[in-house]
Amino acid sequence: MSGDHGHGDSQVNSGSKGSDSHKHKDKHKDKEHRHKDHKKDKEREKFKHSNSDHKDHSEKKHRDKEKLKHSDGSSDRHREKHKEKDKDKEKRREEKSGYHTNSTRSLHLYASRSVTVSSVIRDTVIVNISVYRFEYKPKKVKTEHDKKAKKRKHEYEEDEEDEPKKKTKDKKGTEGKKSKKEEEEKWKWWEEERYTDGSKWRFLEHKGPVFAPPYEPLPDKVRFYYDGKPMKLSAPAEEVATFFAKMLDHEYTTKDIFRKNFYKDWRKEMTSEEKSKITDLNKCNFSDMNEYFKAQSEARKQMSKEEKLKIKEENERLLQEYGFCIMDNHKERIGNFRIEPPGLFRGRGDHPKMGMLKRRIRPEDIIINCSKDSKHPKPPPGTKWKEVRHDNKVTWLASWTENIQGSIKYIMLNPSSRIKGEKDWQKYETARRLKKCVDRIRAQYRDDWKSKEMRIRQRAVALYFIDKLALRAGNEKEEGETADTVGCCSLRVEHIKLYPKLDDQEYVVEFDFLGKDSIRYYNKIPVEKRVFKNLQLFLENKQPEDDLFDRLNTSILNKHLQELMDGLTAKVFRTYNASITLQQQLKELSCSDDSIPAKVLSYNRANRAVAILCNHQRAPPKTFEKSMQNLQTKIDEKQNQLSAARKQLKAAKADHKASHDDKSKKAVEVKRKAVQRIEEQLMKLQVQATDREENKQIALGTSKLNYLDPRISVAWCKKWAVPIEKIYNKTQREKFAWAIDMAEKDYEF
DNA sequence: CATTATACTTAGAAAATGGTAA
DNA sequence: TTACCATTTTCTAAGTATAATG
Repeated sequence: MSGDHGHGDSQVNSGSKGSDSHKHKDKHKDKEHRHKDHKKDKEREKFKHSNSDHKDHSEKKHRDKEKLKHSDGSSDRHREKHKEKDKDKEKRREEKSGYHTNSTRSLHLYASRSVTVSSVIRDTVIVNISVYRFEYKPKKVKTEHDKKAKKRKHEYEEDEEDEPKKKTKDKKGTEGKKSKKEEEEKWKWWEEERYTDGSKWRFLEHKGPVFAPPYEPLPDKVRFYYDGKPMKLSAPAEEVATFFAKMLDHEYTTKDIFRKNFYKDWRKEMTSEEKSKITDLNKCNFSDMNEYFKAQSEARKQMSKEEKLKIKEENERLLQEYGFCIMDNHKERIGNFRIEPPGLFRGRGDHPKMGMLKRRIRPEDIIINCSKDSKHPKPPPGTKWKEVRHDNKVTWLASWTENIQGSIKYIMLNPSSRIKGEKDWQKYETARRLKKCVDRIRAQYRDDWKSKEMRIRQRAVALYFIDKLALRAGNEKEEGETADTVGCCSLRVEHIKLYPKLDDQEYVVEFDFLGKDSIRYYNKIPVEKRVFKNLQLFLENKQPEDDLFDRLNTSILNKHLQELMDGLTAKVFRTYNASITLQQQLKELSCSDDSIPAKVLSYNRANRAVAILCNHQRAPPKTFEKSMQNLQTKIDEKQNQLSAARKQLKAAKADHKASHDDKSKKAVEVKRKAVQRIEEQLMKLQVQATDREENKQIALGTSKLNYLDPRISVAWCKKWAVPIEKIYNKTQREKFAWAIDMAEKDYEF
């Protein structure tokens, strides 16, 4: 079966779909209405036929019942109770041993497993570049966290040769030394016991967050003009005006909603005189302010080295003082120790609240979390914390409530910390457990497509989409509070189109909706007949703005999944399918004869396959075209160099033929080497160009960081003798230290 | 049951950094 | 040295999941 992933057509950040959100105003009402219609009709929901045959007439009967349901009675949605009552929320301890058992599996197992992620990249043409091959001497893979890392300076240097850019000698030197020194203190939390009582820590001490610097009024020469006349603003009004002025070049400031929201909140900061004077945003001229800020940032760039160094040192000091905490005897890096500064809210997509004022956070807004027996952080002089609590069932150090959505923001640890790492590891172990039972689960949902209960069919079809297409769960969202985006369970009728026949394919479903971050998901995919028929059924008597799965939500789905496997939720499918795809693609694409750059390209292509599956898109970089051109220029130059070098080689050979002396022989060798070197360089450039072109609209980072079991990558690096640095940068190596330390070359996901 | 609150993961854009070519 | 550019880091919005509440 092959489907068209169709991402070629897809549009990044398309806001076009959100524009009809007004249509959904009555959605909830409608839904409720529908519930009621269903209530007394539970029996009718059952199908008489067992449905082993799927003849049209049986579908027809079903439709008739549905019609009945839509016209009377009341709701039974969500009524079916899960009889199996809450199995104990026992923590899953067995996971810890997971990798030990698996790491002993041999390579042939790796090769014989058949993966059934049907949807995955069937048609993303991934061709290994076998053209580029040349000699490669196996080297020891380096890992900073390896015990032996200390002795490895020499190898380090060898490895660096692969990367044309990193040739500076002292960089190598310092990096080598640094990793030696730090490595001695590296704590292998993954070799320790975990808490089993639900507590996250025993001891927690930190210095509290760093607040945004206070507002500095503009110099008098920087003017704000209203209706063409200069006007001095009060400090609070001026501050908010600067937020807008700083964004003048951004498209946001041209959007009606943004301007409206900004203006409304700005007025709240104005004095009564200002309020009465300023009555129209269109008469406000911020361009002088805007230019001032541009000049400022220009000046910052032009600062002398010393000044820059001073700033850097100050930042370093702040980091040292506030950027770490002590958690259970270990110093751990904090992720975001700076409180978000005030500004204008930048929602993504068609966000109804864009432009609203994000207010300044004060100590009085902050809840501190730390252990009782720690030195509590001091609030800035003359201020107080909102609260100091000691809750070791949570991982955050500080929190505050944000004023746009009223949600809570947290200060938490860096991904390299034990507390994040353990959780990450556990996530992949859950996904690996899914691997063991995914066949069973798939069989079950296929079976459920035939269920006599509507809710079961919907659940089964939704799960099929989540599994096959790696869709997100799709929680309900409050209308009007956020951009209109959906996931699987919240898909609406308007988001899919059914084609009984399309070109030469049957039963094609076209998806077109905005997902998380208002990234468009567009895909045309053939599905099984039974799925198709079910979808037709779900669409009966519905308006475009009605829910496709009106008897399903994420809570119902996840409760069901929990019964199928401990710890199973919708998002586990994404993790599982992403990781298994990487593993499978790596196996398919890797070629031992390839050079390191070619291998890395293969890795990136496997990574890309996953990113496409998960629909991780990015706006093509503004400078993309130019940067491709630059690269092409380099390639052309290199080609010229090559032909020149070849000519020289030829000449040298001729010379040698004539003279047959030692000197000319040497010259030939020298030229031959030169040609070889240039060929390699050219190859590298070409690989780079290919990689970049393929990556134009695809973001690899998200999947690499959040979906791919790092042990797969580490194992691959070991197996093919690719230095881990080619795959993970420093930050990523810190985050995945546990995987780098524990995974061997035969690790299997 | 439905709704709301809470905690934590996942996400792309923008800013900062730092190496390299001019 | 500077300007440019790719890569890395930071930022914080936007999801998921589930517990608490009514």
